[in-house]
Amino acid sequence: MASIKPSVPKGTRDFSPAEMVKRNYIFDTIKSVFRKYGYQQIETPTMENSSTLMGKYGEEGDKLIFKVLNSGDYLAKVDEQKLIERNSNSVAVAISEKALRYDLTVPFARYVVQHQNEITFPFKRFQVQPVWRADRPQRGRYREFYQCDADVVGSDSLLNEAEFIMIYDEALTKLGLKDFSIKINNRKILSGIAQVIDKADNIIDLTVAIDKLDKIGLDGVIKELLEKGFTDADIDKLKPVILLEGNNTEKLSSLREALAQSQIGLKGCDEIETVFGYIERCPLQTAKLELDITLARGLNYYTGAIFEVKTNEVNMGSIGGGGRYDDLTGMFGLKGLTGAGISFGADRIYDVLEELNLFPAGSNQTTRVLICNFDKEGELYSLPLLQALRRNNINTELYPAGAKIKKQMEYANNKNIPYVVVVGGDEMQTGLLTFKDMTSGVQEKLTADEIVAKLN
RNA sequence: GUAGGCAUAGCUCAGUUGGUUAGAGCACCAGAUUGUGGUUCUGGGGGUCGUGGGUUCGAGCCCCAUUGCUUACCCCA
Repeated sequence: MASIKPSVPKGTRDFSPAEMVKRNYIFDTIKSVFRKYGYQQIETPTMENSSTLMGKYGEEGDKLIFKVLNSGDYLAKVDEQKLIERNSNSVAVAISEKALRYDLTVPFARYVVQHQNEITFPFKRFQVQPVWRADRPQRGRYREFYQCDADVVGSDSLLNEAEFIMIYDEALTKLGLKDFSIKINNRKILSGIAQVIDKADNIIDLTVAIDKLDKIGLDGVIKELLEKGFTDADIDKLKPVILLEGNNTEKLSSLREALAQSQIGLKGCDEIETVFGYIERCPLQTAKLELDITLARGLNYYTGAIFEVKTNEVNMGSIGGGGRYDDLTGMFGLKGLTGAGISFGADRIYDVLEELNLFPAGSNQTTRVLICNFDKEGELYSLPLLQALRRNNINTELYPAGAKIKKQMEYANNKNIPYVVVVGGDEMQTGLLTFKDMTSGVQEKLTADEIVAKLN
């Protein structure tokens, strides 16, 4: 049989031990903060029914969902006519009824509706699982990546929004970031802006365009707006809003002026102000909280606050985002349940920590002691020490008998094991084992008890 | 879906106007050291130059096709 070249699918990656240590450090840090704020972990299946996912992410989104082929002779059941037509979409529906999850939010909405009678509201859940997108991979964009989500459903209090800001601040501070911004906006403000220029129907075109401000500049935004049918008069009205300056308070008061004619816009300002009020009483450790009305992400289901987190230390897209959605569960038949949530981009945070050298030193040592020996006799002799060390919660390995001592030392070295115990003929006779500190290279003779005591 | 770039050892990459037997660093293996890693020295294994065709006396290098990877746009977070 011809051997195949080993490789993984495009946009997916292996994670080796050294990387897993670092990834777990990120996950554990984020999870511990989620727990501290009262969020409980759930998991949902890798696969959902296609009907759960399809149509929830827009037309583009549907194309990016990985579909899972039915089992068995799936073609036999397909309508003959569909096969003849060779229409991929209609055949796909017929031969695939399951799909890989595309995000954690929609499965969560499905979960909430399905388990509504077991859940105590407000329900605060977190979820750390991979998601899949059949996207074209590029920098910072993978086909399989992890999301770390925290969401609360069944509470419209703006305290939740404030707590999300605190969670971002606390988790990213813990991870060692020194300079990052949490940008906040409110969908109601965006609606208000659209209303003021009498373009409520074009709110999507409007926000998509101004979202690109820092990417394509004011001229680019104007050009795009003109292409989308906005007039010069509209743009003159928009300009001062887009180019808001000053601190958050100043921006808010200018906004209130600009949105004076829009009730919904003023409501958005009120909400932001309330959130700022909460944060004033619980000052942030590191994060800069900025009102940024060009922030328009995930427009399809956000209805209130919108968040985005960016590091200012390295050039990287956003490392987190979220917002409030008033009718997430509506599509599964449970109306009137409001929710809000945030997500950490673990893969991007990894890249940031790597670039800034912020992973804790020594995090890649797993085993603390390696016991080396020469033969079966030494192996048997070592077992009580092995067990004693492990009983004391010291990660210990016994190298299987039969290898050269050099080989065993290399193993310890490559695995970053800080201590080695050598058990040979002399040691077994005297009961004094050779104990070596691999960092300094210093060796001493100690009894088994002394070794346990020393490492404890 | 649109456009560009790249493809040479396990990894990162050199390779001159097209010219003998395609190189380096790292990694790996062995020895110096038959009970000692990391450091040092010596030696060694490893390549259909992505694949298929073409031009040429001669192709890693030029041309065409194809596959894979990658970057940007659209989109998405």
